[in-house]
Amino acid sequence: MVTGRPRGVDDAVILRTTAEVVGRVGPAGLTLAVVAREVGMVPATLVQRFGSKRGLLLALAEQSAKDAGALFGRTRSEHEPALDALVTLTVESMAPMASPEMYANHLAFLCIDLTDPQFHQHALAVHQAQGQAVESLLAEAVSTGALRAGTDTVALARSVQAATAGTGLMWALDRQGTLAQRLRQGIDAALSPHLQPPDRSILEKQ
Amino acid sequence: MVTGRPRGVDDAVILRTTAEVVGRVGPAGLTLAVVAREVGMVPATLVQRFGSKRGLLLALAEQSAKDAGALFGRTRSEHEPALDALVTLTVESMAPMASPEMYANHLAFLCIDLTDPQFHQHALAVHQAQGQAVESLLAEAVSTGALRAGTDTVALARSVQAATAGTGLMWALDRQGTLAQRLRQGIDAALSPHLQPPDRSILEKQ
DNA sequence: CTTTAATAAATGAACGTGCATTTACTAACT
DNA sequence: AGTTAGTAAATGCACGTTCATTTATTAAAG
Repeated sequence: MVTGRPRGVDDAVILRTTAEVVGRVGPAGLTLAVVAREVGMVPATLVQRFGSKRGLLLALAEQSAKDAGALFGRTRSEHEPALDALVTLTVESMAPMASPEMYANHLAFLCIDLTDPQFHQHALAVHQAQGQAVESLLAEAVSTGALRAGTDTVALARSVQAATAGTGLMWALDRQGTLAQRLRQGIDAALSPHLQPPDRSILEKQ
Repeated sequence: MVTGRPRGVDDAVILRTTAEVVGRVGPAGLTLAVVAREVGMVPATLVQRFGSKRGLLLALAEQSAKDAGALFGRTRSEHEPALDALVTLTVESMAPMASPEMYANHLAFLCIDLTDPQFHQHALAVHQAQGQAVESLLAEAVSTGALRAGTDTVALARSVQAATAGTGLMWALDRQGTLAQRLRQGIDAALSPHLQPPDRSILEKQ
C-alpha cells in the first residue's frame, strides 16, 4: 500500500467547522474561504476533498441527518412517562434552532432540501424518523393509559409533528417567549383533547 | 409641479414581473438583469427607481403584505359557515405556495424576513392579520354553536395557525397529496376535538 | 542505510464569471 | 430651460474553480 502525504485534519473536523460557520451565516452566505481559514486550510483544498462547495454542504447535510437519526432512534430513558419524553425529544431536536437567526439558517437549508433531490432525500429521512419516534411514544402513552384508548396514534402523530413545525415557525416570526416554552404549549394543545380524563394537560402547573 | 419624461411602465407592473421572476428562481436567485429584460428595461433603471436590489425586493414584500392583509381583512361571503370559511381562507392564503418549488421560494422569503428588520415588520403584520382573521372566525363558530361554548378561541387560533404552517412544511417535505387536501385535514384535526357534538369533523364526507 | 520512485495531500496564484452599482450621457416632456 | 426617465458602458468586487507546483510519506531498489 502506498500512502501519500497524510491529511492534516479529518473530514469530521471540517464538517464541524462548516456547521459552525453555517450557523453564523447560513448555507447561502457560506464561503469556502471562511471555512478554509477557520480550519487552517486554503479553499482549493476543500474543493479537492469535497469536490465542490455543494459537495461540502451535502456532506454536512448527510452528517446532520445521521445525527438527527441517532437522536430520534435512541432508546428512551427509563421510567420517564412517554408524553414527557415526547416533549423532551421535540425540544431537544429543535434546540439548534433556538434563536431566530439559527432558525432562519434551518429554513435556508430546508429551501435547499426542497429544491435539490439529494438534499431532499436526507431531509425526508429525518422527517420520517421523527414521525416514527413520535408515533411510537404516542402508542406507548395509549398503552399506559395516558392517552385515551382508541386514539388514532398515526393521525395524532401527524398533528403533533405539524404543531411542532408550525410552532417553530410562528415563534421565529413573533418571537414571544422561548422556543422551548412555545413547543411545550403547542404540543400540549395538540395532545390535551386526547388525554385520558381527568388529565387536562401534560404540563406541570407550577 | 414640473413633470419630466413620463414613466414607461409603472411600479405595479415591475413588481408583478418581479414577483413572477421570484416565483421561478426565488429571492436569492433574482437578478436585476432578468427583471429588467422581462419588463423591457435595463438594470440601471431598476436601481434608479428602487434604490437597489434590496429596495425592489422590499417594495415587493410591502405589496405582498398589503395583498395578504386585504385577503385576511375582507368581509365574509354571506351564509357560509364560519369554519368552512376558515378552511377556504387558509387554503386560499397558501395557494401561492402550492408546489414544492413555490413553497421553497416562500421559505426563502421567510429567511429574509427573519433576518432583516424591515422585512420582518411586514411578515409579522401578515402573520398577525391571519391570526386575527382565524380568531374572529372561531369566535363566530362558537357563537353559532359550531364549536363548544367556552372554547378558548385565542388559544385555538394559535393551534390552527400552527397546524397550518406546520402542515405546509410537512407537505413540502413528503409531497403526499395536494397542499389543499393536507391543509383541510390538518385544520380538521386541530378543530375536531372542539366541535359541538355530535359533529366529529368539518370535512364533508363524500 | 541510503536513495529513488511513486503517490497522495495541500498550496498559491491566476482565471473567469456573474452581478450590483456608478457615472456620464441622451431623450422626452412642460 | 429645467426636470425627470432612461440608457450604455464601465467599474469593481466577491467567489468558486482550475492548474501547476511543492511537500510529506511510504515502498521498494541499490
